[in-house]
Amino acid sequence: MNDHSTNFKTPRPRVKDKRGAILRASLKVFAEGGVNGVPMPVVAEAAGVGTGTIYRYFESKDVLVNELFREEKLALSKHLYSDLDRCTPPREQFSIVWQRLIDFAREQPDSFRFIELQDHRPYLDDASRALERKILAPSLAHYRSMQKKGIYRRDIRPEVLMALVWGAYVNLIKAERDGYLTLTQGDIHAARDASWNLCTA
Amino acid sequence: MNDHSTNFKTPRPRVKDKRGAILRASLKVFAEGGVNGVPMPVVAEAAGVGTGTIYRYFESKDVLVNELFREEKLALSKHLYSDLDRCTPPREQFSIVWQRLIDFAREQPDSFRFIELQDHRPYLDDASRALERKILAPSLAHYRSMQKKGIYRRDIRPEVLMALVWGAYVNLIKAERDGYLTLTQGDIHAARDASWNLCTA
Amino acid sequence: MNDHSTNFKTPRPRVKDKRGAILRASLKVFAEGGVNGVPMPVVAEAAGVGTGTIYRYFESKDVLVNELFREEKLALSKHLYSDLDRCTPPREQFSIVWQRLIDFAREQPDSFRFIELQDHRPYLDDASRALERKILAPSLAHYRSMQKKGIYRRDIRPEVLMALVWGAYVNLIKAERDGYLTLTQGDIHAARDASWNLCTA
Amino acid sequence: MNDHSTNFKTPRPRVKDKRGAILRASLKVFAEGGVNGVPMPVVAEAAGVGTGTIYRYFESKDVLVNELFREEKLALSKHLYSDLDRCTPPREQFSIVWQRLIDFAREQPDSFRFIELQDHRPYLDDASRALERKILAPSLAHYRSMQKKGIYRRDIRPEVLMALVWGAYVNLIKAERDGYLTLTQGDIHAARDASWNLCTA
DNA sequence: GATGAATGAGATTTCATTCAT
DNA sequence: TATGAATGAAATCTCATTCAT
Repeated sequence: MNDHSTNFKTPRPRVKDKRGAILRASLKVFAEGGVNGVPMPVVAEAAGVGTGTIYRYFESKDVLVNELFREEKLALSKHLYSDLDRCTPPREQFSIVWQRLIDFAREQPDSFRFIELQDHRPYLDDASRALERKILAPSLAHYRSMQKKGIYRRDIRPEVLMALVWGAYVNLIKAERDGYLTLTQGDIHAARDASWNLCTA
Repeated sequence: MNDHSTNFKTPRPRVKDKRGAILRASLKVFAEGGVNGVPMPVVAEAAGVGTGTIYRYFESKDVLVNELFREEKLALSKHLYSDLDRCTPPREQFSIVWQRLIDFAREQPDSFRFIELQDHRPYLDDASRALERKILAPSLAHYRSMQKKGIYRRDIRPEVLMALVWGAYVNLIKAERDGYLTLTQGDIHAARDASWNLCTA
Repeated sequence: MNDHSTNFKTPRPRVKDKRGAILRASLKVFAEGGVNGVPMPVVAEAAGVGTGTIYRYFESKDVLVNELFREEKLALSKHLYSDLDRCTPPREQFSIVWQRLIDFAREQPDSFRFIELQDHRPYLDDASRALERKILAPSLAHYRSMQKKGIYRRDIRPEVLMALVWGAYVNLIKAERDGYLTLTQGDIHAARDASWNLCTA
Repeated sequence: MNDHSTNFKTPRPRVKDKRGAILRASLKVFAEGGVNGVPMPVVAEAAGVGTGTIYRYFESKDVLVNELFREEKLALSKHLYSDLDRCTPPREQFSIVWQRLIDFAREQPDSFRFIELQDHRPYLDDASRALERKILAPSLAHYRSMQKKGIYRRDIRPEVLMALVWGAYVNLIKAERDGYLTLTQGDIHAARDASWNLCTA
């Protein structure tokens, strides 16, 4: 190969934050192919690093999946609840969070998809499961307080109400993603109002 | 190793309907371990057949998963909609279907779990996806007709409404299964009423 | 490849006792290249089986190495001590065992080499170490009884004496194997006599 | 991960003689874990240098192992034979060397262990093997001269005798190291005397 | 037809070595 | 010169599928 051969591998683009690059790439390829469907060399290539490099930052595929899961859960949590003005009227506040949910699914479709993957459940460790619960807590408190204030219906436990609303949202997004429907802004508002009625009627 | 003579495996119980046995066993082990997490020999053992036998009835693991998916989807559909009296008052009809949903999740937890696995999505073929849609159609028609009759709210497309209700139900069951809550009959009725309000308020 | 290509892999020779074939092949290749120096596919090829087949018989490389170690230790022990006539005069008995040692090294050079490999020490599990000790026990008893009878010198503990004799033997064989000398039958007899003097003088 | 600033590694102690440090560290970690069991970054850390630095002093792991082997062999040789008074009576001289052997094993256990590792045999190059022989030569000459003087038995070739004595010694030490016995000073003297009888009886 | 031992492609993970800093 | 993060070839091990019995 001392000739002017064109048999080059395209050189890997330089990356600085490898850990971040690996997480971002993992999110993308796992969201698309599922955790089990994507071999590590594919993650590596997507991240623009060597296969071995992944193992400098994450002990194993399991650990990678768990750390990714926690990062994305936290990011979602922040996205939804940061800078919420406690004084905003309830219905408006509901609208804001609902819109943030929609925005999240639109802007971070991989994150949404990865979080909702069931595929990684067997991988999840105690820390990840603990985080899931921890993130739920403030949300639950919110439902409870809204019930106390007489705004949300009181004939239903807050855990149950929350599960219903979250499930409705998640499935709405999945339905669109899986091609069962295409959401207009009108649909989104209608869904929001219906969900509000779920909580209050 | 001169004790081979006494080293019996418990003999496998004779099975007549091997295809059925394989499907039932698959449902069970896939529900528990995920499609990717369960090797074919494990399926075979659970079914009480030889590994090779599975391949006489199903061309590949993919095909098995797809056929199983379709069988379970059909079973669910039948369970929900068979013998529904069109004359029953709407609210009561809603109650009946809701209770059937709950019963299904309780009586066929493996089926519920398997159907909701995301794990198999990459496996699903066109036939399976087509069936999914086909099964949705009557349900969708029902929503539409209820809107026409002025019983369900008309400010929302029936596809969207259906996605919301189905999502709420599925997540309620998942929340219980994953240990986030334990459903009393009171919870179930309350959830049903809230869902009714989602449709009608 | 629908032409008369000669690009055949030579078909693998049929083997019946795969477990045995794997052990025999392992012994050979490990003796030659060291446990760490030989990848599993090479073991597989030497055994005339597929790589995966090894894992049907041995849980891991570790387990394979340990089982091999124990089998060879036992074989050596049997070779040395079976059918020893307790009534043979001591010196003659010593001669017989010494000759058996030599024969073992000559006839089973791979076994000798493998057993004396240090390379596998980090692999050895408790069962293997326990077996080592167990095999030593009757030998030790022999030394002790010879001391009691006043045949072997009594100014030295039997464990120590045994260690010296065994070491002398092993190193004699190693020296030949590593090309430091070539043993004539005369050398062997002389070494035997010197070792006898080690025990008795 | 915003706490990087406090995430210090304890700074590596400055080292001047890096080559020596690498050799000393190699000896230690190889003796413990075997040549194959210890990755280069572990050697580097033990030496207090960067991984890459090793490759400035040693072309490859092979070369490192060989140089280390030769250094240790030479050190052993010096330890055993330096300042030996040719006029000391034979038996006393034997005692002195024997004691030096014991001292070496006691004071430089890593060196002893490393030299006796079989693990590195496949690594050894011609230079190392040549050195082994060269070091043996004076020892061999000694045996020969003792035979000529009629002190050592003449019915055995000096190479063979030497192999026996060295093997007896090495195995004595190994037996202790591997926990088969604990050597008292009495044991050591008895072993010495038995070895003397091996040579002279 | 039924079996399950056998297979080998492919997955995860390790580590000797390099090279930008 | 010294470094250690990065690399990818190679090791161990898994599992969907086949095929001799």
